[in-house]
Amino acid sequence: MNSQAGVDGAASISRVQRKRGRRIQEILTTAAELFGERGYDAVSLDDVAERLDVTKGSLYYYFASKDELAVAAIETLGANWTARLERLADTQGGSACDRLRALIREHMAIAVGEYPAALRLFLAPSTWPDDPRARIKELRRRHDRVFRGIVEEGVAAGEFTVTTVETTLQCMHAAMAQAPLWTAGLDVPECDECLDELTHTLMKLVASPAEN
Amino acid sequence: MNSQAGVDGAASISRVQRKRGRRIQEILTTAAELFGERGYDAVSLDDVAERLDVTKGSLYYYFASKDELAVAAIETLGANWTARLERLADTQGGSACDRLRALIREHMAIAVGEYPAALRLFLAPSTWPDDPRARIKELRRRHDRVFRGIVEEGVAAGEFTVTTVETTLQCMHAAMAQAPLWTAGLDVPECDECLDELTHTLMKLVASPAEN
Amino acid sequence: MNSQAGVDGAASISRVQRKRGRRIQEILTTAAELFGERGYDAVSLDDVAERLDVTKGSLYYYFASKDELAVAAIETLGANWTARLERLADTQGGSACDRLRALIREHMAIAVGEYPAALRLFLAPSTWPDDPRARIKELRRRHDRVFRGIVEEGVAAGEFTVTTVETTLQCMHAAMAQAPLWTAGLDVPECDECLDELTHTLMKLVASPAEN
Amino acid sequence: MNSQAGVDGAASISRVQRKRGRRIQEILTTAAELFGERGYDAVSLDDVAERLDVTKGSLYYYFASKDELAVAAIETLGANWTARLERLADTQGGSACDRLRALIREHMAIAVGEYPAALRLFLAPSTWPDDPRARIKELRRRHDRVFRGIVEEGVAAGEFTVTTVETTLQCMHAAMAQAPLWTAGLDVPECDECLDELTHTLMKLVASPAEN
DNA sequence: GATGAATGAGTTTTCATTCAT
DNA sequence: GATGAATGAAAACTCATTCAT
Repeated sequence: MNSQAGVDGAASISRVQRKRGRRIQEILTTAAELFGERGYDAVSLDDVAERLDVTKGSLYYYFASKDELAVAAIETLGANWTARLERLADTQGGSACDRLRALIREHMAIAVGEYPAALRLFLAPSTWPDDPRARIKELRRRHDRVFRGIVEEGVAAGEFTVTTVETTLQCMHAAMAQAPLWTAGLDVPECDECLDELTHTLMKLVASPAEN
Repeated sequence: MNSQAGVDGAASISRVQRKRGRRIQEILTTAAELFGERGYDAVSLDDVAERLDVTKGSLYYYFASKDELAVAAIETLGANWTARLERLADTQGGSACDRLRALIREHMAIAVGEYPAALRLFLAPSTWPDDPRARIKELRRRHDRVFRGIVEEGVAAGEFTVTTVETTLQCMHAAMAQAPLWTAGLDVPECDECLDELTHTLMKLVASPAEN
Repeated sequence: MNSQAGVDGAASISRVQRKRGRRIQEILTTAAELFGERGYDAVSLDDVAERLDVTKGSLYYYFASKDELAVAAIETLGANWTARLERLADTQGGSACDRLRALIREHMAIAVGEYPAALRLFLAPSTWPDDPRARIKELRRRHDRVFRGIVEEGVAAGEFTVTTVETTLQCMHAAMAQAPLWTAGLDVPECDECLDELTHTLMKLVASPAEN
Repeated sequence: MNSQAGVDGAASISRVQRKRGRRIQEILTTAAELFGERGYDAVSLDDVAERLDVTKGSLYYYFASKDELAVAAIETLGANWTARLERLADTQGGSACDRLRALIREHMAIAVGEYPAALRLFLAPSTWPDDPRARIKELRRRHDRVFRGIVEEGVAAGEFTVTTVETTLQCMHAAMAQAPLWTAGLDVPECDECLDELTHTLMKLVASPAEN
């Protein structure tokens, strides 16, 4: 019985904790959405609060400032995203070519399907305050590492021909970041086709040139 | 004396006009700079006024609102830019390949050298109010037309192989828009090399694939 | 067993009571400290709660409002303090001069040693809300009564020479209230010496003047 | 005529300047009044604005923050005050005793008559933010220097007997700072009498003791 | 008893805009 | 033409207070 009580205590603590965690996730998701849609400056905490149907004050219960909220939102969004890309890169077999194609496709699929607005995070980081900006850069670097690994491999294996790994990755990321804009308003099959075309186009960046 | 006075009057009016024009140009250049650096929201009219060393009130003498100033700034910047690209595309002979390469190179050179921050205008247009946003889109469309013309030509001539003209142009613009970010902080020769590499990389988007 | 239980119940109630009392004392001490350090406005209930390592909500379990907490804090602090001064004044024999000197010394010793910040309560009462302010005034009056008694006695006995009992007491209190500020940062012997000097200086307020 | 125009230009500039100066003085006076009456925390910029019959925004045209306004208010108030005390101390002849008495009387007269609420500046400085607090301390030090000079002189000349110059000055300032509180609500003759009594009482702090 | 969550009113601060001169 | 002054609406942030659990 005592031990039961102990378990009960622990359980209720963790239930509270879980509830808190869920609340925080709700807030972060909503915030990430809004920041993505309109950018940092154009989103007020009132906007975030209203979409969550709480008051501004409540947000300050969980986050000490707008910056902190933004950082946390970016962090969560990025953590999930990167993890999935890394898993994909690790588990997958096949040629560098197949793996890169899958990675590009997946990256855009996540962007378009789940974080339709996250591109703003990766573009124009200078409109963000210092702290969130630093997190965005870090996030970017982690995404980049996944792609860079495969590209370097492909080059080493003679599968890929690139001007420079650096510029190749830059162009690739720049284009992928815009995908959600280009697919905005399309229905699912159209969107899929668009992403396929984009993937195919981007693969040309590492293709070996024709002999003429 | 009268005629003299008349001439004087006309002369001084046109001198005044010219001075006014110069003043406006100064304002627009500075505004474009700032909007490019930080984005629409993060720039206050006080910022613009301070960098010009005039008062906020004076800006309202020339422009009726922040929006109007933004529109005008984008317009001027774009007019000059597009004109140069169009001239380049028109006057130039040679293969589609050579002409596209030159166009890409010139576009980035103008961006990096003369409007170091202006490409931010193209990146996340949804942070702009409706009116300036419309102008940005129009500007984009005009730039796009120049590139599209050559790409279509190259495809028709069998020089280029693309997945889709549309996606090819999208990827190209996305990457070119980031050039100023990537070259920031480089000295002139480094920057030139970087742009050459980028150009070379982007040309792969239209290259015919190797036979294997 | 029943009786045992009854005893237990009674015992545990009183144990609870005692615990409650102790809890309240902790809160009041901490609150008095903080209010003394920073004044009423600059102290938030979060500050109090944090220093006590409880939640704000808990404070409301014991006190209905910030005002009430402030009043109670002042009250407790004052009750003990006044009691000790009154006892000292009553039990002590000797000349009015000796007794006044001892009272001044003790008053400052309590202030400096036990309520290092509490004297700020007396300094600028108008920054406090009505209710706490009234208590502060009352507390002040009680302290004043103790001093006034001895001064009047000394004057009546011809031991003291004063311009006015009123102004003498005012100056005395004003100076004593600053003692904690002046001794802040001194070590014990230095502090003792400082208080001795202050006491000696203040005794001049009631001294008979030299004949010249 | 030309020279006249030149003068006109200069004149209108200085007229504008003077007007601006006067506006700032109005604001500072009002702010000093309010801060004195209620303390830093209890005064909102809305309060200041309302008493001046302008909007909050206007205050920010002249001062960058509440702190800056507070600092400026203290500064102006203090500059005038100190200057008058220093002039009094310098120009005046007579014994140290007469001069100290005059200084005490004048200090309190200024406090009571012109800055009825300034005492809050000198008491409990810890309720102020860092920057204003530093200015207050500096102001205090300047006042102290004037008094210290005369007291040291009087001691050197054998006119004064003190326990310690330091404690004597501390007690003196502590008491003088309270004068406005004690005289609050008195009419002019009563107030004068009260200040005379206070002055007389405070002079006892430097008096030579009776021989017994 | 105690806590975490939420609220709403109030405070500081920013800024596009207006206007008299 | 140009400026200084003023405004008002909105944003970020704070905090005493309430309440369900």
